[in-house]
Order: sequence, then structure tokens, then C-alpha cells
Amino acid sequence: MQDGERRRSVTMRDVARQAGVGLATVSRVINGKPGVAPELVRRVTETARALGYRHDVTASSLRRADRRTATIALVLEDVANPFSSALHRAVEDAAREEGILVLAGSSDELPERERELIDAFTLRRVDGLIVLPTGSTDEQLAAVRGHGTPIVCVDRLVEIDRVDTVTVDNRDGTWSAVRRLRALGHRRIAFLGDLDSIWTARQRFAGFADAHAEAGRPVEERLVRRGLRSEEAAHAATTRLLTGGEPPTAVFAAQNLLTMGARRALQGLGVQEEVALIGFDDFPVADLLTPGVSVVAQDPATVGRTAARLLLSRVRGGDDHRPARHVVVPTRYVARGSGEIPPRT
Amino acid sequence: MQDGERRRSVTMRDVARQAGVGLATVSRVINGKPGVAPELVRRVTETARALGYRHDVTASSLRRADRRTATIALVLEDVANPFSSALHRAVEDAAREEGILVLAGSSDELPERERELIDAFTLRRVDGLIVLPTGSTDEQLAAVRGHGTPIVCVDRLVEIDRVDTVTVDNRDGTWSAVRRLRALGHRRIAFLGDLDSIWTARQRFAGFADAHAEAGRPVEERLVRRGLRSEEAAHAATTRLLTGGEPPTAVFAAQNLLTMGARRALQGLGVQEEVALIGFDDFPVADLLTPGVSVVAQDPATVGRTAARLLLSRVRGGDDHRPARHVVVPTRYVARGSGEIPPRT
DNA sequence: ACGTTTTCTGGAAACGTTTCCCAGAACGTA
DNA sequence: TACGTTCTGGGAAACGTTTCCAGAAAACGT
Repeated sequence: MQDGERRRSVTMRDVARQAGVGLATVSRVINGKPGVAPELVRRVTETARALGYRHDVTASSLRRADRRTATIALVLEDVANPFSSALHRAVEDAAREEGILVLAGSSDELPERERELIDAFTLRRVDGLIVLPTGSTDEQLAAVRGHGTPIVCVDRLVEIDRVDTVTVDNRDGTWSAVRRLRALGHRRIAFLGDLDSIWTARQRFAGFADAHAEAGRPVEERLVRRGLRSEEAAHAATTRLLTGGEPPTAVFAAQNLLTMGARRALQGLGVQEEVALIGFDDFPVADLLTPGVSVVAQDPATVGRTAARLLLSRVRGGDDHRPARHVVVPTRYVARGSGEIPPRT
Repeated sequence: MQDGERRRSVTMRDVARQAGVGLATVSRVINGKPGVAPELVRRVTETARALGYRHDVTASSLRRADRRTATIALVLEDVANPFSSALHRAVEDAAREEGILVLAGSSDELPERERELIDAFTLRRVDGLIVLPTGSTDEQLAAVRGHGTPIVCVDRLVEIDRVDTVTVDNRDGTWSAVRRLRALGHRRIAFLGDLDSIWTARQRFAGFADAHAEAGRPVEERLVRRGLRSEEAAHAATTRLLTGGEPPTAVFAAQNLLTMGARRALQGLGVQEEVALIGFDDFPVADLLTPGVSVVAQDPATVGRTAARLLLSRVRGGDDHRPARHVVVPTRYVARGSGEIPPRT
């Protein structure tokens, strides 16, 4: 049907022949290497354009000394999650400045899937990897790193030789938020947390515990719900807590989906003005709810940008020998009302 | 510092030598091609594992007859936009089933950037392209398509030979929403729209006009604000409209960010219970606002899944000759309160 | 038992590029 | 003029793989 489709695409050899120069010269011109007479440069450039030559990055990286593919990969929990996608965007922007493209994939918090993704990416010879690690793939990451591929882990701390990390100050952020609740007089504070296998979930709970310890009060285990994986789970757990005996006067939700679930439960019971709520991680239009939802905000863009910078500096080479660097990005408490509700006497 | 890092990675040749077979045989075994004695298969498989052989997808695709790289690319407006990222996720899931990876990039609605992305992707020999097109790159897309790379355009209709599209029923969705407002008695309905260069923006406005035409009423141009590019712009425009003379009794916001901006303006003036609001495209926790924000919901997952299926079937070959197919995904009106407010008489 | 087909195997060419290396030209110096 | 040095350009090898081809061995039919 279409005629021209099956014709071989034009190659450097074609350009060389047409321009009456050697293959090596074309390569030099295309790569902007010095030591070619201006006249030849002009001729080659022109012929290339005339023939519609397109440089084949794949073939090029095969022989190239540094074997760079100008591609990095991003392993996220879910590319559609607001935190992940904001991070993705920041990474993309930093990469673009150097003409680098980004492959992205979602692990869904499954170590198996994470492993597959890392595998698929490295088989394609990506220049570097930014990973939001499930925590069960340290050996694999170490092996990949050992083979030479630079890696930066984001959001969760891991200790692997020459693997940088960029994390958020989870413990401190949580601690100071819960402290505010205590200062308002809250004594029965519920905690909703994600899977315990997740580093951030543990850190946030630790911050929660810190705030209690500081006041010389033990954490009330009956108000703690960990291992919640969805908005629905948070909704159910919150409803249960509030309709039981001695209900909490405040709720701390340690993840954005959980915050939404908790809030939905509060509104379901019509007590959003009476029970305090603070969430970890901001979400869209949290300020438009009544009352607005107070949160411990993270800055995914900064996390992403920092991670990309660390990675790209290693990719560029030169400082890839340096030991791991661990950057911690601070959080910011955003008061919008729901965290400022005093206990109902 | 690290010792093993610079050693050449193990290649098929190494496996062949070690297993005492020919290079061709190793290739056959690795690719699971038939016609190799079971004993040899075992031996090769084993040596490969023992040596830690890793298949190089890049080198492989270079010589391979179909030149497939098992990679597709996704050009979005912004990977961090909720609609885009939901679509991204759906595409990823469909691709994963076939072991295909996804490159993603953000055009920010800039034709120039879109062109660069398409260029960078095709230079890397991706097997196919899913594009949310700005609308100014049809010739380029046609050229790429002409060279053999399958393309599917999403969200916006384009007419290019053998380029499938998956769009949403923008015009109809808008029409029926505005119709509801009219049925409630609204006569002064404002329209907030995105850049006029965007196909969906034009379609939605057309639906808005349809609903007026149907009632034999002309569109009141003074209530129409097009070319709004951000939440802030929508906020400002809405505030202006409502504080002017003969303010609208209802607002239709034709894009998710614009809806948020409009609602923020309404709350700023304290009239969210008095002025009706309907948005096009859903957003997180729209149901938790008081009143809830009624929207014309799209289904980005279906759009993405459909697009991926269309693309992959062409990538697999076999039906790549078939003419373009244009799928339209329906919208769904979600009543949450804000669209059910009657005019304030 | 013999010829013919089929199955299996490995050497070599090819994919499109970069890099190595050497030949000539151009230039400067004695 | 003869000679070293620097510069420019091209042929060929290499990257790691797949595919072509031809030869050897095994299976088959008569």
C-alpha cells in the first residue's frame, strides 16, 4: 500500500558516498568533533539534510566508548500518584537540559515488579536509575551499581555503596505536627499508617511515637492503625475508631490517600469540624475543603530535581567514585484549619 | 576504587566459548528459537546463568529483522497532570503485558517541545508513539508515520493517514451539562476555556454553543473567557465576572485546573452555594468540597488502554496497513451539588 | 543399502555507528 | 632542498547481536 515504507533508511554510508567523503568524516561532522575542514563540514551537513539523514542513537551507543544511551530510568510506586508524578516531572526537566530522556515504570510497591523493571531498564543500557525502592531489592541494586550504572534512591533511605539518596524529613515533620495537636490539648490521637515494610511509614510512626515520648505518654496502641493500603481502608478504619468507645479527638494520617480516606470518614459522620485532622503529604484543593485540611507538605519537585542532579553528575562521570551522599529535604507544616481544631472538651 | 567495574560485561561470545558451541546456537537458545537439541539448550542456559550473561537489547535490536526495541514513547502535555498521568498508567499496564517499556515526556503544549520529543524518541527507534498532540505537528507526525512508526493520537482528533485516535466525547458532554443548567433556569452562564489552539477546548466551546443554539439563544460573548492557561487565570477571570454588572448565575469550566480556579474564586467571594459550577474533567476529592463539585467526568484509563491496544496491534504488525480508526470514549455527568444550584432569581 | 530430505550446527556477514591507525598533504625549519 | 612535525581524511576493525548459508549428521522412503 504505502510505497516508501520498506526502503532502508538513509545511513551514514549513504551520506558519505553522496558527499564524496569517508565514513569517518561524516561521523566526525555529525558528532561535531574538531579537525574537519570547514568546507567538508558544510558539504556533509548539507548532504545529510538533503538526504534526510537521521542519526541512529541506538547504533551509535553500541560502539561509543562511554556506551551512553542518553536515557535514564525512573522506578516509581505509581506514575499516576500525585507525589510520584510531580517527582517524575522534576526529573524530566532536569534531564531535558542535558538532552536525556526518561523511561518510567510503576512498581505498585511489589518487590517482584520492581525487580522486573530494574532488569528491563538495565538490559536497555540506561545511563542511570532513579528508584523509589520497595526496600526488598537492595542486593539487586547493589549488583547493578557494582556493574557501573549510577543509581539514586528517592523518598526512602537505603544504605548501598555509592548509591545516593534523597529523602524527606518524615520523622521530624510528623513529630512537630503531632506536637501541635498535643499543644492544643489533644490526648487521644489516632495514627493511620501505610505498610510497615515502607521506610517512610516507619519513620512517620517513629515521629508520632517521639511526640508521645517527649510528653512522657505511651502511644495508645488501640488508636494506631498501620498497614493501610488504600483510601477505602483508611475510611473504614477511621469510621471504626470514631464510632467506638473513647474515640480519638484528633487523627494523624501518614499518607495522602489515607488523609483523603480519613476526611471522607469524618464528613460521613459529620464531625469534620470537631475532630482534628492532619495529613502527611499535600494534595490538590486540600485548601478548598471546609475546614481546609492541614498537612505536613513535602516538596516532590525539590526531591526530584535533587535526585536528578546527583544522578546526572555521576552519569557525566568524573565524580562517580565519590561515596554516597544522603540529602534530606525539609517538610513544611501548612495550617488550614483541620489541624487547629481543639479537642471537644 | 571498585575493581570489577571496568571489566567488559559477558557477551554471547563468552557464553559460546565456555559452553563449547557456536555463537549462532547461543543466540537461538537465548531467543527461544526452535531447532536446538535439548541437551545443548540446557548447556547454554546453564553457562549463561553461571557466567551472569545479560542480553543486550540495544545490540540485539540493531541487527534484528523487525528492528523492534520493545519500547514505546508517550508524549503528554505534562506527566504530572492528573489526566495525563492516569493515561500514562493505563498505557504502561497494557505495554507491560507484552514486555514493552514506556518513555514519557511533557510538551507543555509547546509545539516546539513536542517536535523535539518526537524527534528524540524516533531517533531512539521506539516501536510506536502515543501522542497527545498540540495540533501543530501534523506534518511531522505524518512523516514519522510514513517512515513506518505506528502512531496513535489521544485526547485530540487529528486526520493523518493510518494514525488512529482515541478521543472523548467533549462536545456532547459539554452540551448535556450546559443543557442541565438551562433546565434549572440559568440564563447567564459563563464559559471558561483553555487555549483556542487546543482541539478539546474548541469542541467544548462548540458544545456550549450548541446548548444555547438549541434554546434559540445566542452565546453571550461577555461571559466567555477563552485562552485561560492556569488555575490563577481562571480564578482572576471568575472573580472579575462575578463582581461585574449582570454577573453569571452559573459557570462552566472546561478543564480541570480551570474548575479548581473557578471554585477558589467562588469561595473567595463566599458564593459557592449560590452560583452553580460544572467542570469538565474530574479531580481528586471534588466530592469532599461543600457543595461537591459536579463534573463531566472523562475516563483517562479507558482512553489510555484503548490507545495502547490500537498501537500495540499495529506494532505487532499484521494489521498496520489498515486505515485509521477513530475511537470516541463517552463522558459521564457526576452530580455532586454545585451543578444543581438553581439561579438566585 | 542407497539416495533424498530434514534437522541441527557453526562460521561469517551484516546492522549503523565510533574509533583506531596510518597515509598524505601542508607547513616550518635547518 | 631535505627533513621532521602537525594536521586532515579515509579504510577497516570493532561494538554485541541476528541472520544467512552451507555443511554434517540424522531420519526417512523405497
